[in-house]
Amino acid sequence: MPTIRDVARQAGVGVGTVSRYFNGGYVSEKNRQRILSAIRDLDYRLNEVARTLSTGRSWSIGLIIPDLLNPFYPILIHGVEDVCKSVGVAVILVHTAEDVTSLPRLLRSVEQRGVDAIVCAAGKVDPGATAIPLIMVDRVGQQTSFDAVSTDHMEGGRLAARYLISRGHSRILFLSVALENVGVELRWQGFRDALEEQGITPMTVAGQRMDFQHGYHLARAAIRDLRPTAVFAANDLMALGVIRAATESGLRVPEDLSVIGFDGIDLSDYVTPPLTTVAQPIYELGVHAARLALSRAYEGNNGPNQKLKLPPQLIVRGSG
Amino acid sequence: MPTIRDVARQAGVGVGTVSRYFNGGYVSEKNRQRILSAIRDLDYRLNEVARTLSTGRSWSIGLIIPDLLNPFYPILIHGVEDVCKSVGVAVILVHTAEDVTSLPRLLRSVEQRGVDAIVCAAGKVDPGATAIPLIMVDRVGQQTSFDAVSTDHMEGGRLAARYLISRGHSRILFLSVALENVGVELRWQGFRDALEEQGITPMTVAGQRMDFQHGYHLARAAIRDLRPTAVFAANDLMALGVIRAATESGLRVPEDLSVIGFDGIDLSDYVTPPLTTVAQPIYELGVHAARLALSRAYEGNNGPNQKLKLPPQLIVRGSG
DNA sequence: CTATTATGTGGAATCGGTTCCAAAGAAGGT
DNA sequence: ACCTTCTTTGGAACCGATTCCACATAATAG
Repeated sequence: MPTIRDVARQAGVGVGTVSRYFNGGYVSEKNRQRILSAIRDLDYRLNEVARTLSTGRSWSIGLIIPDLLNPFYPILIHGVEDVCKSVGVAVILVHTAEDVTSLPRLLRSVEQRGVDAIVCAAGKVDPGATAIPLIMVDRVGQQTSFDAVSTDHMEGGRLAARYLISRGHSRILFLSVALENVGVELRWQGFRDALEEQGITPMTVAGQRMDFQHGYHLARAAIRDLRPTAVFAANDLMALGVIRAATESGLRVPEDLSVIGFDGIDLSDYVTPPLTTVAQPIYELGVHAARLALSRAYEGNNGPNQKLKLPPQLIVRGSG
Repeated sequence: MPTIRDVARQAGVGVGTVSRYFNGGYVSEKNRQRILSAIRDLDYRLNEVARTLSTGRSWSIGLIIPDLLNPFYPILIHGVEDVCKSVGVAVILVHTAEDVTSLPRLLRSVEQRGVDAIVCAAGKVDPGATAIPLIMVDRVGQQTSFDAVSTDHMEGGRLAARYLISRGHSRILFLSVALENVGVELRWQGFRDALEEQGITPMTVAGQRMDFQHGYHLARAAIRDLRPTAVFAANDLMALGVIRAATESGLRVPEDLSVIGFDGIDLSDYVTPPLTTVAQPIYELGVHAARLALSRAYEGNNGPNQKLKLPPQLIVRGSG
């Protein structure tokens, strides 16, 4: 691999001149040409690792994702990527596979690898976990020590509750998860409060994960034991499991059982009946988180921590 | 940020000794203790960027993915990640969003950032595109210049064909894509050949992308114009679109129209009716590609290029 | 008791960039 | 002719690690 010194020698100029050629600065037209052809001759490429070491900037940010198998996250990633791509910043994706214990280690490791900021969608983090800007997205608690971008989960819960009330339901079940998940807790709070205002006390059961299988098994048991007329699932994946369980139990959706999900992943529109759901502005979540990260990392923005809360939207389709 | 020299000073030893502390080498027990407490005092962390520059190894590999929104890829990613995580190698994910023109640029850029090998699932690449090991996965053509891991797509096509024949179909439609996609071409080849052996000539239509929407619109038109009794879609996402189109056209699946997909993503089991599909060993594809990458990058493996072809499997569910 | 080997150490040189500084030529103003 | 200012240049020093070399001491063998 040729180095910048090889290029300088080949072009008959100093290394400083070659560096200025790349980074902007005074270079005469004559030398510009000679450097260009030296680069061609040697098939030279800048070593970004050395550049990062030398400048302290890598023009890349880290993105921590808890669960790739939930289509929610690929959309979020898309939002982050589009923003970063437009300004030439690379996104380094790190996947925790929902393993909370590894999170501090992962944060450190990605920071050590030289990213300029981190966007974390994987949940709670200790204040001061990193020395570089850290933006929390989606799973955002009360912590004031970070920038945070999230959907208004509580409002989302209310939306779901009001809708089910308007359809005359009163035996209502919330399908939850036993893991610590701020978003789900807030949804539940908004949902429950809105129902109780109308004198309805919702039932609830919780599983270990928020996927199809857990939704399915939880719903199977609950349909048998609790006989709800409506189910609000903590996310779309679980709601899909509920539909399957209902169908297998001989219930028609939505005639015998209304099912409503949360997230608004594409997938929820692909099934029969298509899923009624409280949609998060997933892509926008990513966009705003990325913008914040870039402004913290590159625009010297060090104002007070920002909290963005985006509104959810009820999408009525066939299932509820 | 403290450096290794700060640690050395604080501990009263030379930098060489601190480096040996981290990398293994002779360090006396006494100095080990002093270095450890110096690290604690200073909250020191190794700078991986400097280490990479100095050693020429980053203990990370790049993974190029064409489309995150297709659940196929998150599973593949999972396979790669699990293998890499088990040996402490980081995976740097890069997303092309199906933009073939940017591929050469992206490959260069990720190589410049110092990864030790690249696994590419995004399709055709020029020989000699990189100076580091490059493993192609999934979309693998005839090129002999790279290691390659893929499903036996042609056999998958045959599997689909034989199944549809065994169910007595003869008006059979293949839903394809107009983009260059080796996997799809091979599926089609196997499918068509197996049908023609039985004197059946399949019909085919192609769209611009392999997603739900294109599957849906293509199928809507084809159902009206071509009146097939069975559809083999180039992937599961498109097959889901076909089911929707069939339902909306008043056709029952599978009674009036058999639908069969390709890939075997989880999602295909979540819909009603669950999708009959030719499943790829997606996770294993990732595992084998990652193993190859690691062995090329770190075990000095520079034998001849390896071609792995894994068998697909027909999964009969409700739709076909 | 000496030769050999294993253990342990500090620091200079290196990886491949950027940046700063001193110096010099060209252009423009008076 | 002289003083500024702008443009242009080469190269040393630096970013923060690793690695190698020269050297010192302890342990073991003959």
